[in-house]
Amino acid sequence: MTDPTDSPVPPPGAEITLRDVARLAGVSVSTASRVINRTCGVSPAYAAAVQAVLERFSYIPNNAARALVRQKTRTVGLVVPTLSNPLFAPSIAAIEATLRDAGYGLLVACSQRAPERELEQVRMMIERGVDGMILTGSHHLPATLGLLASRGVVLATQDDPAACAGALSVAMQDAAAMATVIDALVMRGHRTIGILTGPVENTLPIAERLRGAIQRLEHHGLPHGAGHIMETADYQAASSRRAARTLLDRVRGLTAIACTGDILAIGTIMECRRRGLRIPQDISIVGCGDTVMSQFVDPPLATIHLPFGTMGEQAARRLLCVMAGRPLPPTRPLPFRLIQRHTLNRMPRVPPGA
Amino acid sequence: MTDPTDSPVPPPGAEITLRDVARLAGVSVSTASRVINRTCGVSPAYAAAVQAVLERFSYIPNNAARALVRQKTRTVGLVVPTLSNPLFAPSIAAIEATLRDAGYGLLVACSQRAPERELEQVRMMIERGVDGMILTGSHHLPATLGLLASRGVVLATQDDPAACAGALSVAMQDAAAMATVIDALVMRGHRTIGILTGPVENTLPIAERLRGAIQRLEHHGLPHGAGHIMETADYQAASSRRAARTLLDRVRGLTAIACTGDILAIGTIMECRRRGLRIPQDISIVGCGDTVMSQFVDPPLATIHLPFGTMGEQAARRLLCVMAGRPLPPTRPLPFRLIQRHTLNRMPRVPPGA
DNA sequence: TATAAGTATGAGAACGCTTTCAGCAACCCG
DNA sequence: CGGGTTGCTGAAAGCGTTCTCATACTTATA
Repeated sequence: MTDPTDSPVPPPGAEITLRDVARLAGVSVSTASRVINRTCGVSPAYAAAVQAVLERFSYIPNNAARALVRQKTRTVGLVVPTLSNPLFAPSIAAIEATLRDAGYGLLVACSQRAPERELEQVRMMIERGVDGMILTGSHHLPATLGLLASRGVVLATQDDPAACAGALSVAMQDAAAMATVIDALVMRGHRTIGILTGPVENTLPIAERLRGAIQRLEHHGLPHGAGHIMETADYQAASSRRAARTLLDRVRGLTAIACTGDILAIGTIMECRRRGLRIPQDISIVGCGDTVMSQFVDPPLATIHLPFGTMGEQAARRLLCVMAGRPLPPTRPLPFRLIQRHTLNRMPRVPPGA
Repeated sequence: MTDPTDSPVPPPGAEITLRDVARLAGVSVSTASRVINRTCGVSPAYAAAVQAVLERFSYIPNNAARALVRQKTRTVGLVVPTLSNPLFAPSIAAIEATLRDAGYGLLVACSQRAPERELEQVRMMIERGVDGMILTGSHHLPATLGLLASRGVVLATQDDPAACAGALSVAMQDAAAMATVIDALVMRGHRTIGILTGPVENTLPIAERLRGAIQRLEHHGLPHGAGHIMETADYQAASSRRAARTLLDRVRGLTAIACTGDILAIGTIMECRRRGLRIPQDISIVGCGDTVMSQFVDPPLATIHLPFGTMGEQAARRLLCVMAGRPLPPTRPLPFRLIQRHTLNRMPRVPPGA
C-alpha cells in the first residue's frame, strides 16, 4: 500500500490497463475482467467499484491481448475489386453498418480485379487475425481459398453467381434481371432488340446478364444472333458510345437496346441523341444495375434495380451467423425490379430505320 | 529429441507458430524471430533453414501477439461521413492503396455525419489498436480529439478547411475553386450570374465554396446579394431542380449559374432543359467537384475537378510520415482545375430572359 | 455443531511474439 | 599466449488479457 509505484492515477502518457483498473478498484485482475465481460459472480459492491474506475479513466480494453487468448478479434475483412468505381459503394456501406451493429470492425482492401493481389490481401488480413472474410466476385486463386480454409477463417462471397462457397454465397439474379428487361420490351411490342454488353470475360455477373437476355430473346422467338449483340471494350462512356453506333448501323429497324449495365445505357443514350433519335419515342433503352448515375441522366434511365445494399447486408449477416454458431436462415433470392423511368416506351409504329 | 510432442509436422487444424518454425528449423525462437524481422546477425545457414520452413508451411505471423509487445499494429483507421455516396470513393481508394503499399491495413467506418457515432467508432478503432487515424470533415467532438490525443494515436484529417489538426490536415481549396468558376464566367462576358448552393450548415467545404463565389462576384463588382443566391434543402436531384426553378424565375436576364456541387448542376441542367433553354447557347452552367456523374450528363458538365484521390493519398502519406518519425514534406495546396466540357459558353448576345 | 454444497475471490498460467541479456566461440592485437 | 573485442545464439522476461484452478468464506442440511 505504500509502494511508490502504487500511485492512484496512472501516468498520463501510458494507457490504462486492466491491472491499473484492478488496483484502483482494490480488486484482483480476474475480478475486474469478470466485471468487464459481465461474467456472473461478482459482488455488487466490487462490480460498482470497478465500473466507477472504468468510467472515470475511460478504460478501453486492448483487443490485441484479448485476441491473443481468445483467438478472436471481432474483426472481418472485405476485399472488393474496386473502390473508386461507385458500383460496390452501397454494398460496402451495408456491410459496414451490419458488422458495426454486431460490434465487429471492418478491414477493407481493394484487389483491382487481380486475384494475386487478392491473395496478398487475404494474407494481410489473416495476419491481422480476422474472424471472417467477405470476398467479392468469382475469380479467386485456389491458394486464397485454401489459405482461408486452413486458417479456419469463415468465408462469405458476394456477387459470385458461381457460388463457390455454397450457402455463404450471396449473388444477384443477373440472368433473371436481364430476362425481365427483355420481357418488358417484348410486352411493349418491340421485336427487334439489340443487346449492348460490357466485356464478358472475367466478369461472371455480366456474362450471366448477357446469357439471360439471349435466352429470353430465344424464348420469344426473336433474333438473338451475334449480329444483334455488341460487346464493348471497357466501361468508358466513349467505348459504349462507339459500340452503340456500330449496333445502330448494323441492325436495321432497331427499336430497343437492352444494356447489361447502366454506363453502357448512358453511352447509348448519348449516341442516339447525336443521331437525332428521340428517346423513348423512336427508341427504348434499358440499363441494368440502377447505379446513382441512372437517375441523373437525361432522360432518366429505365433500368433494373439490383439491390447491392441488400447483397452486402445479407453477406455480412450470414457471416455473422456462422461466426456465432447460429443456424443460417434459408437462402432467399435477392429481389430485383424494373425501374420505369423515361427511356422505355411502346414500340413506335414506324421504326426509325424503316 | 524423442519428445512425442516433437512431431516434424504441426497438427493440421492448429496454426503454425513461431515456436513451431523454430523447432522445425532446429533453432531457437529468438533466431527465427530475427530471420523474420531481418534483424542483423544470423548465420546464413540458419537463416536459410528458417526461411525454408517459413515458406514450406506458409507461416503467417500473428499480428495480435506482435502488437502486444511492439505496441504497434500497422493498421490505421478511417472514418468517412458516408460510403454509399460516391463522393469519397476516390479518396478511400487512394488511402487504401497508399497504406497497403506501406504494409498497413485499413479499418473503415462510416459516421453518417453524426459526431457521436464518430466518437464511438474512434473508440472501436482504438480498441483495435490503430496506430493512426484519418478523420473526414470538420465536425468532430472534442471528446474524440481528446481520446485520440490521450492514447497517442496520430491523427490526420481530410476535407476539413478549418484544419483543426494543423500540419496533418489536408483539404481542398474550395473557395479558390469557386472563385475560378466565377472568373471563367466573367471572362466569357457573363454579368448576371446566379449561385446555387447546397445546405451550408454543417458542411464547411460547401460554405467555403459559397464564400469564394460571393467574394469573387463582389471583387468583379457584380450583383452578389441574397437574390442571386439559392440554397437547396438537400442533395436530391428534385430539390436542386426546384431551387433552379426559383432562381430562374427570380433573377431576370440570368445567363449563367454557378453551382457549388455537381449534383446541383445536374438538376439545374434538367430544369433549364424543361424550360427550353439551350445549354450552353442560352445559359452556361458550371458545377464543382467533378464527380463521376458529371461526364455522363447530357450535355457533359463543365466543372471544377477537385482531386479527392490526391487528397486521400496525401492524408495517408503524411500520416505515414509522422508514424514513421520522418519529417513532414512541406504542405502544398491541392491543385484544382476547370474542366471545360459543354455547358460553359460566352454570354449570349440577347439574354434569354430579355 | 459439524459437514456438504455453493459462491465469491485471487493467483497464475497461457496466448505468440519481440527483445534484452548473458553465454560462448572465434578472432585480433599487443 | 592472454585479455579484450566482436558476432552469433538461446533463455527468459514481459506485452495485456482471459480463464482455470485452488482457496476462503457463506449458507443450507443433517
